[in-house]
Amino acid sequence: MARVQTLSRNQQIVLDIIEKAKGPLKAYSILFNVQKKGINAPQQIYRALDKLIEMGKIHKIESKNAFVACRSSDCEISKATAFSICESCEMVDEISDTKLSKYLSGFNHKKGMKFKRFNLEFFGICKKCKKD
Amino acid sequence: MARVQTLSRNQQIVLDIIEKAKGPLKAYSILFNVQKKGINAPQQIYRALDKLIEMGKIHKIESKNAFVACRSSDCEISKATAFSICESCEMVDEISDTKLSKYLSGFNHKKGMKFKRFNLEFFGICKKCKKD
DNA sequence: TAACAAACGTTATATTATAACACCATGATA
DNA sequence: TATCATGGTGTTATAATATAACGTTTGTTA
Ligand SMILES: [Zn+2]
Ligand SMILES: [Zn+2]
Ligand SMILES: [Zn+2]
Ligand SMILES: [Zn+2]
Repeated sequence: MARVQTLSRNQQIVLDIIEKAKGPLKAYSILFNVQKKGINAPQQIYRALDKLIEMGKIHKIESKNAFVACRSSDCEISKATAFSICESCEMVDEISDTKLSKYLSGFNHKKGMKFKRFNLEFFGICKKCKKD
Repeated sequence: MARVQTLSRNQQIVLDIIEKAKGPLKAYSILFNVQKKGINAPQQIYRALDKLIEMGKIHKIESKNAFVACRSSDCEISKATAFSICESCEMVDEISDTKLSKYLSGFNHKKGMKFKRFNLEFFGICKKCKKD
């Protein structure tokens, strides 16, 4: 039985900030934003981030060293993540496409390696930026 | 007409090291390995890495902040990269699968964004590590 | 040769992430 | 109850990754 995860104080603070943000947040920008709440050190941020990632509440955008809240439900606790990233405005959007997800989850390496997890990052210019 | 790219001295040194390596190399480990050749500063490494990436000679493994030589020819100058990564021994293998590449290159975001580039990283335990 | 671009070398600094240690609360267990 | 393991916290220090800024040199092209 999957028991409900309860968040610690710091985890909740960090998650709140990431969820409220319009785009990906960097660890140190999170830190600066929570100093008023008594969090003073990078360790406290990184510890919360690690746990939140484990829980699938947030994802790390590897190409940007930044973190976004999970808006999807089929990333299956971060085993299968895909994002679209605008190279102009830095917007990140979690892609939740069942076909894509199935295709990649079923993909097997020719050399016999069985995959447990993947992360896919697409880059381009978003609609909004194209207009400008 | 695509003219043949000729590498500068530093670019060649850095590429040689990456090509000879069995696995992904980190920027600072490259630096330590070329100090005998008169390269002393991170800038020199990062500049070479940037150019080599532009030329498609190497790729960055984003989840590891490490660099590998391109062993493929259909990654189309790093517009479409896919890797399999062993979470145990850190081995990285560039996946060159025409179907996968076509599927992802043709993938279009529901929200109308047109992708120019993608990077896909698969994680698992490689055959060799499974035996142990 | 003059002009330009690209690469170089160097110093300094910014950014991202982890190590290590002590403390406290909770809940299991002997 | 005592003790122990677990997980979270706070803190200081430091490691690892990456870029800014400056002037110089080299190679190409007009
Ligand atoms: Zn998600
Ligand atoms: Zn945009
Ligand atoms: Zn390649
Ligand atoms: Zn392995």
